Parts: sequence; structure tokens; C-alpha cells
Amino acid sequence: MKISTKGRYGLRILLDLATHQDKGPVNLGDISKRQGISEKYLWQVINLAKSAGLITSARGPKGGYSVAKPSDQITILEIISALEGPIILVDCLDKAESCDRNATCVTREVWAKIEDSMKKTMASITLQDLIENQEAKQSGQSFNYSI
Amino acid sequence: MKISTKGRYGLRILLDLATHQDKGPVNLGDISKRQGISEKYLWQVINLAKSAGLITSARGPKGGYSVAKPSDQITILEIISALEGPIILVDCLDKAESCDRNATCVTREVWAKIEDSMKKTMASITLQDLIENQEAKQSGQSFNYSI
DNA sequence: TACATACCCTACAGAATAAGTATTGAATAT
DNA sequence: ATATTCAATACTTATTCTGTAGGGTATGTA
Repeated sequence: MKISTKGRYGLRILLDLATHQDKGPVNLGDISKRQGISEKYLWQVINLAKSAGLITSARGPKGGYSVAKPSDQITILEIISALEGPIILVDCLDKAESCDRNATCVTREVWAKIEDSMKKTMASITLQDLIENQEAKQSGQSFNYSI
Repeated sequence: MKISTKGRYGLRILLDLATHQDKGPVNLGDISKRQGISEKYLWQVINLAKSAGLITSARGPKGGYSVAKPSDQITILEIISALEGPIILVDCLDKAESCDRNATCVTREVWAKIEDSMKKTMASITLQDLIENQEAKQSGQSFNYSI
């Protein structure tokens, strides 16, 4: 029950893109330096987001990556599903035939409830929320330092 | 992001114990047969629950396992924490020093919210709820068959 | 057209975790 | 006593995680 590096890095990458793409696409090298992730692995992670349509890329000099949609239209659920794979806590929730106890099993309903609460929470947060939190945090910090 | 067999089996095992311990401790062999889990592996799973104090055991003939507390005083959160390990989606939520970005990182708050919603849901369901659901399901089924 | 920049793809590897088996030991009710 | 039942440890096999390595391909600018 851990979020893997794919999901953790992925969320940071999308936040990084969203906050730095005002001057055009952001290249791998820049993200790599800021986030402390090797370019090779970074590419693999970022590619998952690209395959899911969350990110677009531009080749050649001055190329790089951009977030495909406005930040307030991208939920955490989309991001995590793209990077970690679909949120399915137990296989029997996705494929009924994966367990022959489904007809009578009540534990299945427990997993469904937990899964549902996770998804609802993830769907309620957008990338835009993160950006705003970050700005609030940074202005708060500079305030502290200025005392 | 999957519940392992420890958690899945564990919940079934506790439910099995709770519904069969009216005639004294339930032995491994019986649980093994009903749940379709090998006795050896079953022991390892059940031992996690015992170490957590959710289950008591008695050795010798007529020995076996029993649920340690009334079912309505055992939450799913307790059970899953005991079997899957503590619910910590990312290490930085548990140990701040595991990541030096904690002071400024806003993704951390996302993981905290998701984790919190899972825990709240798990804490809101007790073993007793499962037992009642199971009884309702069974009586419903027999009703269907009797038409 | 040539070159630098940057993206794209596949393969491999070490470590950790998952999911069990196997074997032997210890306690207890009858 | 002894059959029954739990207890503990070691081992195995497969899969996933977390990357690294080394090339290949597309594109914009001079």
C-alpha cells in the first residue's frame, strides 16, 4: 500500500510543468535538475503522462513538454491513474470472474468502499489547487523570512 | 496500489472466525478448508492478526483461534493495519526526514488527504457490519431460491 | 545540408516484495 | 502417553520496483 515513484515523481513533474511552461515548453534537462531525477528515468515517467494525453511534447531546439489542458481541468485522479495504473485495490472489483466467491463475499464491498473514497478524494483535487497551495506556501515563507 | 493476499485473506479469516467461534476456538484446518488457503500460509497470515492482539489462540486438541474482542469493537482499519502494515501511502508522511523537500512540497498534502480518506472509511466499518451484511445476503439468497 | 538539441525506444539488472512450501519443534486435552 | 494443534524458521519462486545503458529518430537554425 505505497505510492510508487512513478506516481510521486509524476505528480511533481506535472506541477513543475504547470508552473514553468509560461515561457514555452519545458525540456527534460530542466525538470531533471529541479526535481533531482535522472533524465532517463524522468523520460519514462513523463511518457506515461504523455500516453494518457495529460502532456504534449515538442521536438527540436526550444522543444520540451507542456501540460495538455488547463490545470483546473486536470484532477489528481487522472494523474495518478495515468502513472500508477488504474486504481483497483483488488482484482475482483474490476473482473468479477477473478474470484468465484463474488456472489456471497462481503469483504468485496469493503474494498469497494475504500477504493471509492480514495477516488472521490483524488477527483476532488485539481492541479490548479496544487499550484495555488504552492504559491500560498511560498508567499508565506518569504513573509517569514522578511521578519 | 493493490491490497495483498495478507490483507484480503486476513479480513476473510477474521470474518470466518467471528461467524464460527460460537462452539469454541476454530482450528486452522477448518478455516483452511472453508477459505481455500493452505494451512501453512494461513498460519503466517493469522499470526499477523494474533501479534496485533486481534486474535487469541489455544494449543492442543480442541484448540484453535478466536477473535479477541467483540466484533463491533474491531474496525477494518485495525484489521488491515495489522495485516498489510500501517497505512502509509508515502514515507514522507511518516518520517519527515525521508525527503528534504518537505518544507515546500505540496504534493505531500495530496497524499495526506488520500491517506486520510482511506483511514476514515476503514475506521467507519466494523467486523460486526460485515457479519450483518453476510447474514442479510444469505437470507436474501435463500429467499430467492425458495420462490 | 549539417549540426546541435531534444525526444524516443528497447534491453537489462539489482533489490525488494509477494506468495507461498517444507521441515521441525513445542504445548495441551484426553 | 499420544494424538492434536499451534509455533517458528528457513527456503523457493515469481513478480514488481527503480532505475541504468546505449543507442536511434525527429526538428529547427545557421
